Amino acid sequence: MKISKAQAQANRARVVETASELFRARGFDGVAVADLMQAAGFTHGGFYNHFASKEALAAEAVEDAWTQMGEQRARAGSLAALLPAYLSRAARRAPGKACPAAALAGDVSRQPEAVKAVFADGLEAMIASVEAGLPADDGRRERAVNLVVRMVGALALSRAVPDDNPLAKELLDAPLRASLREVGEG
Amino acid sequence: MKISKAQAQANRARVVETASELFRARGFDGVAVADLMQAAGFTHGGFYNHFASKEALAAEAVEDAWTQMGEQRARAGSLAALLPAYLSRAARRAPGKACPAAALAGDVSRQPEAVKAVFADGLEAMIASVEAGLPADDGRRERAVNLVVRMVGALALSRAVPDDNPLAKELLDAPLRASLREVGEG
DNA sequence: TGTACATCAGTGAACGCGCGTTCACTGATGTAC
DNA sequence: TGTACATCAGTGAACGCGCGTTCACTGATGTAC
Repeated sequence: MKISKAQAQANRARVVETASELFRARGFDGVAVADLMQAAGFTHGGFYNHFASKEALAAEAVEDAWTQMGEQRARAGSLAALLPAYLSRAARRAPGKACPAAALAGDVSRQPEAVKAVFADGLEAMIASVEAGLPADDGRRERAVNLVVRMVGALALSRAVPDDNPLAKELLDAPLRASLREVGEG
Repeated sequence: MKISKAQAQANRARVVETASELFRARGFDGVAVADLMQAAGFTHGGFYNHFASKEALAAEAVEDAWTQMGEQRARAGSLAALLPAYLSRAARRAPGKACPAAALAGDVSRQPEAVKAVFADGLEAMIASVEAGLPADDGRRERAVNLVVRMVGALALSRAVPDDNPLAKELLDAPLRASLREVGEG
């Protein structure tokens, strides 16, 4: 049955949001189009009414994930408040709701240029946002880059080791302490 | 035809080494068993004479990649010599020959526990090795963890942005400068 | 040391399955008059 | 405003393909005597 234009647009957005979460949780190859559409509440056939291909969706999903990440930064308010949430056990456990960089950097590096471009835009926004949270001085941009690299690396590595390995905790805690030190003292 | 035991053992090792490189370059799902065997110089049917499954190979391949990484650390000699090679354009371009953590952290986080365990062992060895290269003091272990997190995060993120995006270079250069500063000044 | 036989690494066809994508169809929406 | 018709989002069966894995087979190796 046909659906109202507003409804169709909302449905499309729901598919993108679902993909954004599932891709982060399982990787691009870990999510079948049929799985995704079912998770969004549809049958799979309608997918191609909205997207040219699964690959085209990937770019939109990454963009959506970065938008969510930006909202999380805004909610946190300050860098000092963002850091403990970003490097938390909850973020480690729920990649689908956390940073797209930590979850998808490896996957994106093997995706087409279009996906990399969207990824880079979101990463640049995150760096700029972190920079804005640092006290102004000459090396602020470089410090922001290093801070983001540390946050992303820590979360990604922590997830790759077994839950019960002490490294899982250490890989979150040590970077968190170092980051808070840097933010607290400028 | 049957092959001598020594030859069979060498052939098996060749498959593992090939997998170690291909998995880093294309991800676990990006390498088909038939592709892998062909790249190693065999037909695909013999794969199961050596490995119980593709998944079982994954753990061995990760272990082999870490061994190679350890050899690279040994060749470099010092941390100050390792860093520019680790965070180089060459390493960015050739993930199959570089650090397994930077290439596979995301993939490993979605792999079975056995693969995560092997990954964690190699990562722990890398942290210990980096720690040994730092001047002894109270916070040395934590500084080593942060240094490794920064190295891995930088290389992984640099690969996920387009080649021609300034971030690709900045994500290697800023972490390299910060790391050298830390190593040089202890 | 020489011979007969069992072993088993490697071959390549075949299997079943899940995937991305296509397609004919449905029926409420949106539009032309 | 009411009516007749075209549109098109969503459905679900079907497609072709590539994948991991299995299997019967080959023939040099390794072993029993």
